[in-house]
Amino acid sequence: MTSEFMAGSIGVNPVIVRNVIGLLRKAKLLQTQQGVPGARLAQSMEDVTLLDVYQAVRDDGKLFSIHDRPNPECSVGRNIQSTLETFFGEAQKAMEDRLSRTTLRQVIELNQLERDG
Amino acid sequence: MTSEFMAGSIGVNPVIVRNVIGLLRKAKLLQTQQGVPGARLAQSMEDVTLLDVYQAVRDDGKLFSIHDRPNPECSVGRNIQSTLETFFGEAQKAMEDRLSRTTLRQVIELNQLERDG
DNA sequence: GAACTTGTAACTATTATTATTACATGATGG
DNA sequence: CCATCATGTAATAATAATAGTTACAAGTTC
Repeated sequence: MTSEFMAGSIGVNPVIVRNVIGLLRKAKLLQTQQGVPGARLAQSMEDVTLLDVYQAVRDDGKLFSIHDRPNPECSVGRNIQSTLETFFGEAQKAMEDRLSRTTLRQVIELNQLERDG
Repeated sequence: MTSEFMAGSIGVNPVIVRNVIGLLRKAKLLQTQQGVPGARLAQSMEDVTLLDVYQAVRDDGKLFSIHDRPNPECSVGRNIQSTLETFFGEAQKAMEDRLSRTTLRQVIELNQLERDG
Protein backbone atom coordinates (compact mmCIF):
# COMPACT_ATOMS: atom_id res chain seq x y z
CA MET A 1 0.00 0.00 0.00
CA THR A 2 1.74 3.15 -1.21
CA SER A 3 1.66 6.51 0.51
CA GLU A 4 -0.19 7.77 -2.54
CA PHE A 5 -2.92 5.16 -2.10
CA MET A 6 -3.23 5.82 1.63
CA ALA A 7 -3.37 9.56 1.03
CA GLY A 8 -6.09 9.08 -1.57
CA SER A 9 -8.17 6.99 0.78
CA ILE A 10 -7.70 9.34 3.72
CA GLY A 11 -8.21 12.41 1.59
CA VAL A 12 -4.95 14.22 2.25
CA ASN A 13 -1.75 14.94 0.42
CA PRO A 14 0.73 12.06 -0.01
CA VAL A 15 3.49 14.17 1.50
CA ILE A 16 1.54 14.44 4.73
CA VAL A 17 1.36 10.65 4.91
CA ARG A 18 5.04 10.32 4.16
CA ASN A 19 5.91 12.89 6.81
CA VAL A 20 3.87 11.13 9.48
CA ILE A 21 5.37 7.79 8.49
CA GLY A 22 8.76 9.46 8.76
CA LEU A 23 8.04 10.50 12.35
CA LEU A 24 6.88 7.00 13.21
CA ARG A 25 9.99 5.57 11.61
CA LYS A 26 12.26 7.87 13.61
CA ALA A 27 10.50 6.57 16.72
CA LYS A 28 11.21 3.01 15.56
CA LEU A 29 7.53 2.16 15.34
CA LEU A 30 7.50 1.61 11.60
CA GLN A 31 10.11 0.43 9.16
CA THR A 32 10.26 1.50 5.54
CA GLN A 33 12.69 1.29 2.70
CA GLN A 34 13.17 4.08 0.23
CA GLY A 35 11.75 3.13 -3.14
CA VAL A 36 9.82 0.18 -1.73
CA PRO A 37 6.08 0.75 -1.41
CA GLY A 38 4.43 0.65 1.99
CA ALA A 39 5.50 0.47 5.59
CA ARG A 40 5.39 -2.21 8.21
CA LEU A 41 5.39 -2.37 11.98
CA ALA A 42 8.85 -2.40 13.50
CA GLN A 43 7.52 -3.87 16.74
CA SER A 44 4.74 -6.24 17.65
CA MET A 45 1.32 -4.74 18.25
CA GLU A 46 1.47 -5.81 21.87
CA ASP A 47 4.56 -3.72 22.51
CA VAL A 48 3.44 -0.45 20.94
CA THR A 49 1.26 1.79 23.10
CA LEU A 50 -0.73 4.89 22.23
CA LEU A 51 1.81 6.84 24.26
CA ASP A 52 4.54 5.70 21.89
CA VAL A 53 2.52 6.92 18.93
CA TYR A 54 1.58 10.15 20.66
CA GLN A 55 5.15 10.98 21.55
CA ALA A 56 6.36 10.07 18.08
CA VAL A 57 3.93 12.34 16.31
CA ARG A 58 3.94 15.52 18.38
CA ASP A 59 7.02 17.71 18.16
CA ASP A 60 6.93 19.73 21.36
CA GLY A 61 6.59 17.78 24.56
CA LYS A 62 4.21 20.09 26.33
CA LEU A 63 0.46 19.58 26.55
CA PHE A 64 -0.13 22.98 28.11
CA SER A 65 1.72 26.02 26.88
CA ILE A 66 2.49 28.82 29.27
CA HIS A 67 2.79 32.55 28.64
CA ASP A 68 6.45 33.08 27.83
CA ARG A 69 7.08 36.66 28.85
CA PRO A 70 5.75 37.21 32.37
CA ASN A 71 6.52 40.46 34.14
CA PRO A 72 9.40 39.92 36.59
CA GLU A 73 8.25 43.04 38.44
CA CYS A 74 4.99 41.26 39.24
CA SER A 75 4.96 39.12 42.36
CA VAL A 76 2.70 36.61 40.66
CA GLY A 77 4.24 36.65 37.19
CA ARG A 78 7.71 36.30 38.62
CA ASN A 79 7.38 32.59 39.30
CA ILE A 80 3.92 31.50 38.24
CA GLN A 81 5.44 29.56 35.38
CA SER A 82 7.24 27.04 37.54
CA THR A 83 4.19 26.68 39.75
CA LEU A 84 1.89 25.97 36.87
CA GLU A 85 4.38 23.68 35.22
CA THR A 86 4.28 21.56 38.35
CA PHE A 87 0.53 21.03 38.18
CA PHE A 88 0.30 20.91 34.40
CA GLY A 89 3.08 18.34 34.37
CA GLU A 90 1.07 16.18 36.77
CA ALA A 91 -1.99 16.41 34.53
CA GLN A 92 0.00 15.56 31.45
CA LYS A 93 1.58 12.63 33.21
CA ALA A 94 -1.86 11.30 34.16
CA MET A 95 -2.91 11.51 30.53
CA GLU A 96 0.24 9.84 29.28
CA ASP A 97 -0.01 7.10 31.87
CA ARG A 98 -3.45 6.29 30.56
CA LEU A 99 -2.26 6.28 26.95
CA SER A 100 0.58 3.95 27.88
CA ARG A 101 -1.90 1.37 29.11
CA THR A 102 -3.42 0.87 25.66
CA THR A 103 -1.58 -1.15 23.05
CA LEU A 104 -2.03 -1.15 19.32
CA ARG A 105 -3.36 -4.68 19.68
CA GLN A 106 -6.15 -3.44 21.93
CA VAL A 107 -7.05 -0.67 19.54
CA ILE A 108 -7.31 -3.08 16.63
CA GLU A 109 -9.31 -5.58 18.61
CA LEU A 110 -11.85 -3.00 19.72
CA ASN A 111 -12.01 -1.68 16.19
CA GLN A 112 -12.82 -5.12 14.80
CA LEU A 113 -15.33 -5.73 17.57
CA GLU A 114 -17.14 -2.48 16.77
CA ARG A 115 -17.11 -3.28 13.08
CA ASP A 116 -18.24 -6.89 13.19
CA GLY A 117 -20.78 -6.48 15.94
CA MET B 1 -6.51 46.61 39.06
CA THR B 2 -7.87 47.45 35.63
CA SER B 3 -7.73 45.22 32.58
CA GLU B 4 -5.48 47.84 31.04
CA PHE B 5 -3.02 47.58 33.91
CA MET B 6 -3.06 43.78 33.83
CA ALA B 7 -2.58 43.77 30.09
CA GLY B 8 0.37 46.14 30.40
CA SER B 9 2.02 43.95 33.02
CA ILE B 10 1.43 40.73 31.12
CA GLY B 11 2.38 42.27 27.81
CA VAL B 12 -0.80 41.65 25.84
CA ASN B 13 -3.72 43.66 24.58
CA PRO B 14 -6.34 44.78 27.12
CA VAL B 15 -9.09 43.23 25.03
CA ILE B 16 -7.47 39.82 25.41
CA VAL B 17 -7.58 40.20 29.16
CA ARG B 18 -11.18 41.33 29.07
CA ASN B 19 -12.12 38.39 26.86
CA VAL B 20 -10.50 35.86 29.15
CA ILE B 21 -12.13 37.47 32.15
CA GLY B 22 -15.39 37.24 30.24
CA LEU B 23 -14.96 33.48 29.80
CA LEU B 24 -14.18 33.08 33.49
CA ARG B 25 -17.20 35.16 34.37
CA LYS B 26 -19.49 33.06 32.19
CA ALA B 27 -18.17 30.03 34.06
CA LYS B 28 -19.02 31.82 37.32
CA LEU B 29 -15.44 31.81 38.50
CA LEU B 30 -15.06 35.58 38.50
CA GLN B 31 -17.47 38.40 39.08
CA THR B 32 -17.15 41.79 37.51
CA GLN B 33 -19.29 44.86 37.09
CA GLN B 34 -19.31 46.92 33.97
CA GLY B 35 -17.60 50.24 34.55
CA VAL B 36 -16.03 49.13 37.83
CA PRO B 37 -12.31 48.39 37.62
CA GLY B 38 -11.04 44.90 38.32
CA ALA B 39 -12.51 41.48 38.91
CA ARG B 40 -12.90 39.32 41.96
CA LEU B 41 -13.32 35.65 42.68
CA ALA B 42 -16.92 34.50 42.59
CA GLN B 43 -16.07 31.42 44.63
CA SER B 44 -13.60 30.64 47.37
CA MET B 45 -10.16 29.51 46.30
CA GLU B 46 -10.76 26.15 47.92
CA ASP B 47 -13.73 25.47 45.66
CA VAL B 48 -12.22 26.36 42.29
CA THR B 49 -10.10 23.67 40.63
CA LEU B 50 -7.79 23.84 37.67
CA LEU B 51 -10.36 21.76 35.80
CA ASP B 52 -12.91 24.54 36.28
CA VAL B 53 -10.49 27.05 34.84
CA TYR B 54 -9.46 24.74 32.02
CA GLN B 55 -13.04 24.07 30.99
CA ALA B 56 -13.93 27.75 31.22
CA VAL B 57 -11.13 28.89 28.98
CA ARG B 58 -11.05 26.32 26.18
CA ASP B 59 -13.82 26.45 23.63
CA ASP B 60 -13.92 22.96 22.17
CA GLY B 61 -14.12 20.09 24.62
CA LYS B 62 -11.79 17.71 22.90
CA LEU B 63 -8.15 17.24 23.82
CA PHE B 64 -7.45 15.07 20.79
CA SER B 65 -8.90 15.95 17.44
CA ILE B 66 -9.65 13.18 14.99
CA HIS B 67 -9.55 13.24 11.20
CA ASP B 68 -13.05 14.24 10.17
CA ARG B 69 -13.44 12.67 6.74
CA PRO B 70 -12.40 9.02 6.89
CA ASN B 71 -13.04 6.79 3.90
CA PRO B 72 -16.19 4.72 4.47
CA GLU B 73 -14.93 2.30 1.81
CA CYS B 74 -11.96 1.53 4.04
CA SER B 75 -12.42 -1.21 6.62
CA VAL B 76 -10.26 0.69 9.05
CA GLY B 77 -11.44 4.22 8.32
CA ARG B 78 -15.06 3.16 8.51
CA ASN B 79 -15.14 3.07 12.30
CA ILE B 80 -11.70 3.99 13.55
CA GLN B 81 -13.10 7.27 14.86
CA SER B 82 -15.32 5.71 17.48
CA THR B 83 -12.56 3.33 18.50
CA LEU B 84 -10.05 6.09 18.99
CA GLU B 85 -12.57 8.30 20.73
CA THR B 86 -12.97 5.59 23.31
CA PHE B 87 -9.29 5.53 24.19
CA PHE B 88 -8.69 9.25 23.74
CA GLY B 89 -11.67 9.94 25.97
CA GLU B 90 -10.12 7.78 28.68
CA ALA B 91 -6.85 9.68 28.41
CA GLN B 92 -8.58 13.03 28.55
CA LYS B 93 -10.57 11.93 31.57
CA ALA B 94 -7.38 10.93 33.35
CA MET B 95 -5.94 14.37 32.67
CA GLU B 96 -9.07 16.16 33.79
CA ASP B 97 -9.33 14.06 36.93
CA ARG B 98 -5.86 15.18 37.86
CA LEU B 99 -6.66 18.83 37.17
CA SER B 100 -9.76 18.57 39.32
CA ARG B 101 -7.65 17.56 42.30
CA THR B 102 -5.82 20.87 42.39
CA THR B 103 -7.53 23.94 43.80
CA LEU B 104 -6.67 27.58 43.27
CA ARG B 105 -5.68 27.68 46.91
CA GLN B 106 -3.07 25.00 46.32
CA VAL B 107 -1.70 26.82 43.31
CA ILE B 108 -1.33 30.04 45.25
CA GLU B 109 0.25 28.32 48.21
CA LEU B 110 2.85 26.57 46.10
CA ASN B 111 3.49 29.83 44.26
CA GLN B 112 4.16 31.66 47.53
CA LEU B 113 6.31 28.81 48.80
CA GLU B 114 8.44 28.90 45.67
CA ARG B 115 8.77 32.65 45.91
CA ASP B 116 9.51 33.07 49.63
CA GLY B 117 11.19 29.85 50.61
C1' DG C 1 17.02 2.25 -17.96
C1' DA C 2 11.98 3.24 -17.80
C1' DA C 3 8.62 3.54 -14.47
C1' DC C 4 7.67 3.16 -10.29
C1' DT C 5 8.60 4.31 -5.09
C1' DT C 6 10.05 6.98 -0.69
C1' DG C 7 12.33 11.11 1.62
C1' DT C 8 12.72 15.99 2.10
C1' DA C 9 13.33 20.71 1.28
C1' DA C 10 11.27 24.91 -0.24
C1' DC C 11 7.35 27.24 -1.03
C1' DT C 12 2.32 28.52 -0.94
C1' DA C 13 -2.20 28.54 0.93
C1' DT C 14 -5.12 28.25 4.58
C1' DT C 15 -6.51 28.54 9.21
C1' DA C 16 -6.12 30.06 13.87
C1' DT C 17 -4.55 33.26 17.01
C1' DT C 18 -3.57 37.69 18.55
C1' DA C 19 -4.03 42.55 18.23
C1' DT C 20 -6.42 46.74 17.13
C1' DT C 21 -10.15 49.93 16.56
C1' DA C 22 -14.52 51.53 17.69
C1' DC C 23 -18.15 52.25 20.46
C1' DA C 24 -22.14 51.09 23.58
C1' DT C 25 -22.96 50.68 28.52
C1' DG C 26 -22.05 51.63 33.23
C1' DA C 27 -19.61 53.92 37.43
C1' DT C 28 -17.68 57.81 39.84
C1' DG C 29 -16.44 62.27 41.70
C1' DG C 30 -16.55 67.08 41.64
C1' DC D 1 -25.07 66.58 35.64
C1' DC D 2 -21.45 65.62 32.95
C1' DA D 3 -16.54 64.81 32.08
C1' DT D 4 -13.67 60.95 32.77
C1' DC D 5 -12.58 56.47 33.22
C1' DA D 6 -14.13 51.49 33.37
C1' DT D 7 -15.91 47.14 31.21
C1' DG D 8 -18.14 44.37 27.25
C1' DT D 9 -18.19 43.14 22.69
C1' DA D 10 -18.34 43.28 17.75
C1' DA D 11 -15.78 44.06 13.53
C1' DT D 12 -11.61 44.23 11.40
C1' DA D 13 -6.54 43.79 10.64
C1' DA D 14 -2.12 41.75 11.48
C1' DT D 15 0.49 38.01 12.63
C1' DA D 16 1.71 33.24 13.66
C1' DA D 17 0.86 28.42 13.11
C1' DT D 18 -0.59 24.72 10.40
C1' DA D 19 -1.65 22.19 6.32
C1' DG D 20 -0.97 21.55 1.55
C1' DT D 21 1.74 21.67 -2.77
C1' DT D 22 5.51 21.38 -5.88
C1' DA D 23 9.83 19.71 -7.08
C1' DC D 24 13.29 16.64 -7.18
C1' DA D 25 16.99 13.55 -5.31
C1' DA D 26 17.64 8.75 -4.14
C1' DG D 27 16.27 4.05 -4.16
C1' DT D 28 13.79 -0.21 -6.20
C1' DT D 29 12.07 -3.35 -9.58
C1' DC D 30 11.53 -5.68 -13.74
